[in-house]
Amino acid sequence: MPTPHPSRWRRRKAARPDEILAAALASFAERGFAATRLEDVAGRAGISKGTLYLYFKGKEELFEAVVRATLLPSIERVEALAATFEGPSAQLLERLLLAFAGVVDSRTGALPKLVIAEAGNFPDLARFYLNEVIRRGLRLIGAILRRGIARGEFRAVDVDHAVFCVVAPMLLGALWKNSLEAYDDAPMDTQALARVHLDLLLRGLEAHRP
Amino acid sequence: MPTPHPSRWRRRKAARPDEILAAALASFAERGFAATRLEDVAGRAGISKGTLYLYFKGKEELFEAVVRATLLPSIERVEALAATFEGPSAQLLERLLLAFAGVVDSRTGALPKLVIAEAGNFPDLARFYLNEVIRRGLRLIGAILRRGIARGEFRAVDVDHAVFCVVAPMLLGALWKNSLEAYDDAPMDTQALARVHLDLLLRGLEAHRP
DNA sequence: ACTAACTTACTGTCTGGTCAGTTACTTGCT
DNA sequence: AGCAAGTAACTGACCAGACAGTAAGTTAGT
Repeated sequence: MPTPHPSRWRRRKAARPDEILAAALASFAERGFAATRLEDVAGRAGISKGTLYLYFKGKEELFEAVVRATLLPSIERVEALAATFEGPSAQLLERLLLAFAGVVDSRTGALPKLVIAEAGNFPDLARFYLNEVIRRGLRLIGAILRRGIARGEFRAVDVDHAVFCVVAPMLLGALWKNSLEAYDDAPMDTQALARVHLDLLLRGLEAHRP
Repeated sequence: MPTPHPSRWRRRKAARPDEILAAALASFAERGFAATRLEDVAGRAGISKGTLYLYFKGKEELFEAVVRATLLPSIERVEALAATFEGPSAQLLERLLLAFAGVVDSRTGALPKLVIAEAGNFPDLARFYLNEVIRRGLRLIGAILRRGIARGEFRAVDVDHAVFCVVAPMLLGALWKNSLEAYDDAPMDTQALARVHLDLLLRGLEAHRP
């Protein structure tokens, strides 16, 4: 996106923060926290390094802001979906995983890699992510499984471990898309992966015995 | 391991490389490539920074050596297992995943996180890992699935995507163990996860229809 | 003319890499 | 066996480059 203006720069106080966050997410996701230079982030956002410091206190604050800002919309979207549903559990699980596949393909998909990679360097952020994302998400899926079991739709499985198996393929897809996919021949089809996973998973959970 | 010798240091040319590699793996795994300081690696290995340079050319070479050295034994172990087996496909899959669970719990389990995190900064390494580990592993599992389908043991599924679903839970376990597990209350039971996953997966693959 | 958004040139610190010097161990000579 | 003389493993102080953060100066907009 080239500047449509002939002048050297424009004052755009309102638009800057989001642009900086987007640039930072991209840089952090491809290089990691320590290896990204703030000058690159600034360049990507179409500003100079100094300007960046008008909007964020420093590198760490920027990093945390990126994670929080990118995360919140997705969390709410997924939880809203689950709260209002009342049909069969298999269908709920299907909707949830397809929505998750959508998240994987979006900007938000870069976060898991980022958090996993930097968990050792940012204990506070790691705990935040663990509590507000992982545990919340796993609890949500666990509740669906328990609901299905209680209703006689699913077999009685070890729910605490099964939730891991439910999210793993999509999560791995998110990591793949943001690391090794670039070196592979063809891009991964996240929706197709979700459907194959659902096919296997729902059969694996099915309660009917002949 | 404290030095049993009272003197300041000992000449131990033969033992150094492995000790340095072990120290480097630990540091890289918890901090990432850019954030680990060679002085820390040296300290962990019980030597000074200068000595490190007698054994490795620089930080990048050390990093690649860590990955290669940690990887090769595990690859061979898993492939040997698959090559000689001739029983039912479900049992082969079971053995393979339980072996994989063992790898996850070992030092090698730190590698996926490392490679995923640094893929953007080390294109050569990423391609090496993609070709020699990922593709090889997926091909192996794909072959088992196709074998099961051909023998009428498994349903006809989309093999290319299903292999992802087969490895995802264990791989995610490896990532978990090396990032967020430290902040969780209890350690994850990898073997239990593998068993639950196998239970779900094998039911999902089963060919019998009532 | 005024001000706030923005830039640019600068500083201090941190760390990868080097190298001159030190010390453990070995070898050969008596 | 004892003891230089030699050598290779190892150290630690140092240097150069890179980069986070700063602040004085410049320009767009009102």
